[in-house]
Amino acid sequence: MRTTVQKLKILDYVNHHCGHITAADVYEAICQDIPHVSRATVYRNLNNLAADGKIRRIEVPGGADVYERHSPPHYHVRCVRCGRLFDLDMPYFEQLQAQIRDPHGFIFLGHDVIFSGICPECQAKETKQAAPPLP
Amino acid sequence: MRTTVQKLKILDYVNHHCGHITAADVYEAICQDIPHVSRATVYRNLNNLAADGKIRRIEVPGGADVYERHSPPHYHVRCVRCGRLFDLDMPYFEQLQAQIRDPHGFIFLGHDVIFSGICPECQAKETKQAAPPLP
DNA sequence: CTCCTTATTGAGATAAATTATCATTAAGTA
DNA sequence: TACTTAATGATAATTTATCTCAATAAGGAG
Repeated sequence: MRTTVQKLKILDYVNHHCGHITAADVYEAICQDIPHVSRATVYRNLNNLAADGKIRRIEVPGGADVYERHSPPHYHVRCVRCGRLFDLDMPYFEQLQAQIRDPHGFIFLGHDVIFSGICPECQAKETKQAAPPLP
Repeated sequence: MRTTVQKLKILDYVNHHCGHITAADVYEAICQDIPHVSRATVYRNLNNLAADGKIRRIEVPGGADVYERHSPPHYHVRCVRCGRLFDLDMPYFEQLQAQIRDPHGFIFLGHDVIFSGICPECQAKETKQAAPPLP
């Protein structure tokens, strides 16, 4: 595995930005430094970094996958209105896998929990729209 | 909401087929009966039926969303090799939501757990390939 | 330090899944 | 039976991500 500027900048970007980062975010940021980066390079490296465990990849159902810097495993909520993803402060169930009565013979590797809900911002928007118009 | 043949056939197909059904599956099946159905119609109706709670929609990260007939909520495993989804026989944690210490002010609607693993078939394939070649 | 091998990149084509557009069709009601 | 408009069909467009392959450059050998 060779060290390249692209690889370093991509890892650096993810490590120095909080929250959930899409490949598109990384691409735009890297473009500032290296105007002719290829999207393929960004996707490739994000995947490799995630495979190596250097960053975490969260596959978002119905949306672009997001990446975050390496951190203890945790769960997420996704707003069904705006699609954004938020961290949750709740314990990770190491023992959840033990509860499975598996009829298939799978080798289990891990699990993800994604809650769905409505974020405060979208709640506010809807309350505003639902309120009666001024007299 | 009007009743149409397309709508009826789509609901019927999902209700009379076990397991996990993709929009593509439904489209191909409906094409037998109504040769000129539009994919848009299939997607539209699957979404509407799911929104009405008549069928369940499972958004699969990194793959096509699947639908299944209405059934008690349960969790799934996805094979990281072949991408297929399987039902799991394990209790649904109604009380999981109660464990959240939510700093955001979300309204929680539900949750999904997707385990990742390697299905027996793919295990077998890999064992075969990894085995030493015949002498 | 220079050459060589080959991993990695860049540009664009391609794929897959889903949604948007809009003229046309047909459900359900008056 | 006619009318209103929800729903459909055909196709374009969008979004996300991967593939292809010639060109580039990383890192070790000499």
